[in-house]
Amino acid sequence: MADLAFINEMEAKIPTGKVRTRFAPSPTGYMHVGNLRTALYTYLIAKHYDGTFILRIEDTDQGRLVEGATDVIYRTMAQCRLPHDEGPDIGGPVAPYIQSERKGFYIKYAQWLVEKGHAYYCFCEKQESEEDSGSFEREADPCRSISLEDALKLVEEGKPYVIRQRIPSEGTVTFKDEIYGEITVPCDTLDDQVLIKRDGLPTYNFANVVDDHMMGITHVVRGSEYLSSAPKYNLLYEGFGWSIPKYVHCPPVMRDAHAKMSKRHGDPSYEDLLAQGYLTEAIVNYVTLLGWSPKGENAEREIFSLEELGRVFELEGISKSPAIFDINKLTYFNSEYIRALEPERFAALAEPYIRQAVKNEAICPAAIAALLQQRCEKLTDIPEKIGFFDALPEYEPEFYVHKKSKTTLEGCLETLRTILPRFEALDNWSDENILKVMEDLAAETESKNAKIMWPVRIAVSGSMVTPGGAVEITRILGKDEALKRIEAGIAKLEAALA
RNA sequence: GGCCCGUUGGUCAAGUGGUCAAGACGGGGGCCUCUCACGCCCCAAACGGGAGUUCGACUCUCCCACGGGUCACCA
Repeated sequence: MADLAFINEMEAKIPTGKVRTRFAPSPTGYMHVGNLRTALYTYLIAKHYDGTFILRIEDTDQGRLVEGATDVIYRTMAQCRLPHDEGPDIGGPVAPYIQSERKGFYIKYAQWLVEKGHAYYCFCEKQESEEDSGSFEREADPCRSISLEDALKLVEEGKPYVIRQRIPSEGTVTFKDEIYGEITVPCDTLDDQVLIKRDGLPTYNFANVVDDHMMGITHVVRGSEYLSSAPKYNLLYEGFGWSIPKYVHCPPVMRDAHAKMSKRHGDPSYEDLLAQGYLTEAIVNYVTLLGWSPKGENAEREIFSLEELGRVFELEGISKSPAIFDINKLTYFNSEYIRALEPERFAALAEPYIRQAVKNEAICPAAIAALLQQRCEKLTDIPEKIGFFDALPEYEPEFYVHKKSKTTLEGCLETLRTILPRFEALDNWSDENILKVMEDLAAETESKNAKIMWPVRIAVSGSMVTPGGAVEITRILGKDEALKRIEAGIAKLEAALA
């Protein structure tokens, strides 16, 4: 007999009134981009309706437990600033929030459903996989017609069983999805899916329905791979006599036109992206826009903070078709976010990367960071840009010849020889003073600044392309080092002209 | 194979019967400039195909093609 007392007690606990959404990952130890996006949408829907966001861990798969996997989930949610209002770590009115701790619940609900006639005990042998048989033929399970009394007797005798959903053999089910609309399927294409497995544990589909109901979830957000099992959910809800939540099925995030992003294919997870120099805010912003777009006055905007997204996010903007993840566009978002950072914040983030390339303690990382902030798309492209600060690279005298700046070997030699003593004479090694020396020389020789700055920058950096110009580099290097490099430049030019 | 879903430039996308079919990334060109970057300007680039409905279809209907999902005692 079903434990109605328990069920009534649980029903009484279900919160009502507010929107409640839940992110329900299974702990695989890996937060892929599609998962992150689902978490985001789930969170944003809750925020948009001023609702409650719940974290539930779906760990019913004994075979797939991964050490430390739940930590990845907690960490990612925290880093992305998607705080949950209820969850395993903080509890809540419908605890527990870990499926393995809810084990005992499902069988009670399944028994109740059996009594209501929408499920039945099945004693058949486990069916060997009949995949690739080409055609799916539903045949009536003989256990379907065993009377409840007889079935209960067999159960009592200890005969192994599963509990299956009893799907009507005729008619259709119409299922409504918030983004795909109404979907009608014939019942005879649906099979009597297993609800409770031989080991007494629920299947994913059953646990989901029961948990979502018990937790008062109003919007079920999940991947579109579950769309085709959704009609069976309707039948389950109807069988229980429960009201059906809104379903929001999201199309997948693809790696290319044919495959979803996946660990298998080596596609980056959230943590991989961080390691590649991407900022959480940029990832969150980009991923949200991958499969969703704002309407109305915001239709042409792309940069949104998480707070703004909470206000602006609408279900209607979610796309029906899959979206291909474009690392290029993420990179664009990242550079936007990097440039918008407070300079101190950027300096702090950049410092470890700067120190990878510049070991010289005399050089201030923050000074280099200031040059870099407007010039890097990812934190990881910092080291390669600034090696010349650490040591003057080998370079060809030809670097001094630049058509646009109208420089020649002879001219550059002359410039460097003239400017060296003037730099030596400088007391205060500041941008303004360094610039003034060069501008004065340009004025005296009636040439453009470029003609003076080019050779100085080359001498001081040994590089054709540098972040920042002659002035900043000269200053950051410090007077001694800068003068040494200019002397080396003079020597190089003399040798080349000899 | 059955069932379900999808299909606007290379990518993300707006569009909801009448538009020269937005915008962004990427690409190309230019300007600015002490290199690079930033910024600004310009250019190329799309409605999968076929029938309908309509005075008029990217928008509605049907068929086809292609892509994806699902058909587990996995989630």
